Amino acid sequence: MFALADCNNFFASCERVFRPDLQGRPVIVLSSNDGCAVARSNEAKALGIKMGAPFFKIRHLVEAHNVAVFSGNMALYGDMSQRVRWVLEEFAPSIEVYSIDEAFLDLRGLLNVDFDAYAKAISKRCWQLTSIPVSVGIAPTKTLAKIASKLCKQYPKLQGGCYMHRPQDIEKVLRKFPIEDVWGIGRRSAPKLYAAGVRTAYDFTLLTEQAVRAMFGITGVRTWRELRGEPCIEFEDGFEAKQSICVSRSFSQEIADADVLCEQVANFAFSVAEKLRQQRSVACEILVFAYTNRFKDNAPQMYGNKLVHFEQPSNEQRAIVTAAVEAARSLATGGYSYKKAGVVATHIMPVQNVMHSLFEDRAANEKEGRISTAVDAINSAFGRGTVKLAVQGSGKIKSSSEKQSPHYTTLWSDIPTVTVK
DNA sequence: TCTGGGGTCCTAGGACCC
DNA sequence: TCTGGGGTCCTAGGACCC
Repeated sequence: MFALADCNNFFASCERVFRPDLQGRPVIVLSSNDGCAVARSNEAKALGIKMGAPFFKIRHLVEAHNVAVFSGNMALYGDMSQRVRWVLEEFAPSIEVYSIDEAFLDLRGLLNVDFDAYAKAISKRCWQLTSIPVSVGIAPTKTLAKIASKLCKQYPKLQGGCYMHRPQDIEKVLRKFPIEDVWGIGRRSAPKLYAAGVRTAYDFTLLTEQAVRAMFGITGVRTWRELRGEPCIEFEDGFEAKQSICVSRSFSQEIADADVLCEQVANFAFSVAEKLRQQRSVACEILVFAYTNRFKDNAPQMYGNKLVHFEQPSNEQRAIVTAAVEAARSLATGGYSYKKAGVVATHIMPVQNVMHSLFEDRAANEKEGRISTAVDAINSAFGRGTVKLAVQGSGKIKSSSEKQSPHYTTLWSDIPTVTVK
């Protein structure tokens, strides 16, 4: 058996942990620049606020129904996520962290367990220790476990835990489960399925394997098998180094000035380098891109991008930031106003796999490495941005996030200034 | 006025190998 | 006159996830 533990309305629930007065009141959390609603409490969902709805389009609902609105506070959500994971680790020999608010538990090898009670116990324990409501589904495959956890949200009577294993019970659930809500069936596939007369997950299981294969390829077949109770999506525990690392942002105002754009891109590149070092990887290439505002029909549109290949794969901020800034400067020459930009590191490999050049200056590279290590240590102890490169600027252009809650659990990052001599 | 930020996997086609 | 048969690797684009 596999369990899926899914935190309900995660970001909104995190805000409520430290604001118990918000129980029962609609709560939403906004994306960067306070652009869209990316999390909604049940009360907010009931008001008809959709996932991803632009804030300016729902402002009337917010005002009419006294909705509590928060800017995203990723420091808080990341920390709460870790606390939930610590609880989950008590319940299974290994867990797979699937996203910030979801984890699979590998229950294979647990014998003589009442899994229904087990699911409810996991949920209860998470609530006791973190005050985050968690839905736990247990089933023979990961796809079915996802469905079981969704049932918990629909039926409070399940008390946060649902064990689904008998074929007749699974069939009963699948007959009522909309096909577009199945894990792995996306928006693009739903119309094709409707055309084939498939409305529910159960209808889908009745198709032949050949038909599924022809319509959706091997990934579709895997979902089809999983729904029929045959596990075929691997359980992936342990740490996997990312194959690409992207840092990008929309700007609160459009940027036409090359120096300002370069400053922003320098900050993105610095973060990319930090993330590379965290997973002990280097990148052979970075892609720098900048978009104009795609919602402005009357302005010329541009998707500028520049790929930079490194002679020597790197994870050091000076090399990566320098290359990124140079690329950004070339993008800024077209006279466009940019709304969004980013830096993507690709062709990533472990540090120890790097082939060194005969002609490189090893001593200089090692010194650079020591600088990076020291910068990481200082920024980790005193908060992001304590030490940075001059080209990153003083942060005059800020993303707007006026309604952010305090960093309740990671207060070091609220320390205003630290002078390091 | 105002519209998020990350990732993964699969597939088809081309380049290239012997 | 007659021009094989099997591979691998890489890339771009699309679909999916949260």
